[in-house]
Amino acid sequence: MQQETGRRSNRDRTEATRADLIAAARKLFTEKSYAETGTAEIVAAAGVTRGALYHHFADKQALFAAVVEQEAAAVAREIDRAAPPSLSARDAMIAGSDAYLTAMRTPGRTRLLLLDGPAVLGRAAMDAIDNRHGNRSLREGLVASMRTQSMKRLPPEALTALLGSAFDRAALAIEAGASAEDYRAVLMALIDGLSRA
Amino acid sequence: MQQETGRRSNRDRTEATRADLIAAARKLFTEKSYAETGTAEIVAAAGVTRGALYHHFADKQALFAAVVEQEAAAVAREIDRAAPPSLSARDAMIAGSDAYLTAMRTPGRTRLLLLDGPAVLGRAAMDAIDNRHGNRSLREGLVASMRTQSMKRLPPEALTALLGSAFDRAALAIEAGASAEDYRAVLMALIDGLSRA
DNA sequence: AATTAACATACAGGCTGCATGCATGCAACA
DNA sequence: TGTTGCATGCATGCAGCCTGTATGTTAATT
Repeated sequence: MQQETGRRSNRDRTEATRADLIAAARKLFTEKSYAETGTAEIVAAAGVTRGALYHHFADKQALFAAVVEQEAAAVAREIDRAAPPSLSARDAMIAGSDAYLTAMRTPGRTRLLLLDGPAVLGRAAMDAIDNRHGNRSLREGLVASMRTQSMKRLPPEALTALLGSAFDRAALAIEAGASAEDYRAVLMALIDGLSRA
Repeated sequence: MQQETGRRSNRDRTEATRADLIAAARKLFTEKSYAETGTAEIVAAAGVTRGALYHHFADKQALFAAVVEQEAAAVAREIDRAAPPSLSARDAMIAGSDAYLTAMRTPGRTRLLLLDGPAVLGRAAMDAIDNRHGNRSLREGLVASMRTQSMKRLPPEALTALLGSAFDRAALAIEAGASAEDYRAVLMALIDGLSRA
């Protein structure tokens, strides 16, 4: 028989420690900011030492990247769940839009994905993350709409980036207390304006 | 007769020192980033000591705010110059759009105004700066267009913020090497889509 | 049994903000 | 107009924090 506490496989230990660190970091990075959060606080909240942090992550920035990646994946999952392929192109766009705005109301997400993310990791790294998770569904929806001739033909890359940034900005404004209806109305007007009437 | 070097009025000294500090900070904050630039480098480049910096600015962040404010004002001036009130609402919008994209090609501006600015000063503070300088002309142009019935009626606040963020994103993409024509085409399509055809 | 992984601890360097000290401009008054 | 007292502009030194790394130790893996 083996003791309860010790005697875990190395893989389990690694997985658990990494998860604890990411969870503690997410909490602190969102309560304050990346710059205002020290590694000492993070490891204290996670119940480990700074040695463990620097064993699993190259530096504080790499830990932050892991937090951002996880958060982007979570947002993308919520969107995919709300806008399944069974919907029409137009319905999927609307459902996905609302799902995105709802997902971004989860506290801390705007700071992680829209403020600190680009500044700490750089716009290029954030683009890579976005293309792996967030913007992917938006881009597919736009391409589908253009294919069915229901939307003007435009460069998909640019269209995705610009509409995506408008959604991001709406999420920020709504979190800051602006009228969600107003911003939703403008977003829909922008999308409708692209349709071939 | 008074010596060349010394014997300056206090006001002149203050003005000169502040300008030197802001110029040196601008250069370093854009070559690297806010976080990677130390106050020691800044004062060395400005030819003063850290004491002078902390005499004129509350902290490093306040110096950064001064740099950002100056840069936002410069961008706004370039736009106002390119889109005078003599132009029609639609022409002013197009001229102003191009002027903005051109202005943002000045090296370092995207980093100051779009990446580090929001992260370091916060979105609320950046909104305040934007409304004093950048977004003002855009908002006026949009309201004018709506008044002449040439554009759909939409909440001006939200419309300005969302179109503005699309412009910001276009500036970032173009600087990163994307096709300026593609992004310009999408921006114009978004604006055209809002017109009452 | 030997090696490697997963940590803990201690240390070095850098960086920010403040407190103190000094010199110069300035203003009021004789 | 000269001088006397105060405020302003700035330099220097110090204290505290924070990151990243090097070293040591225990437990798992082979």
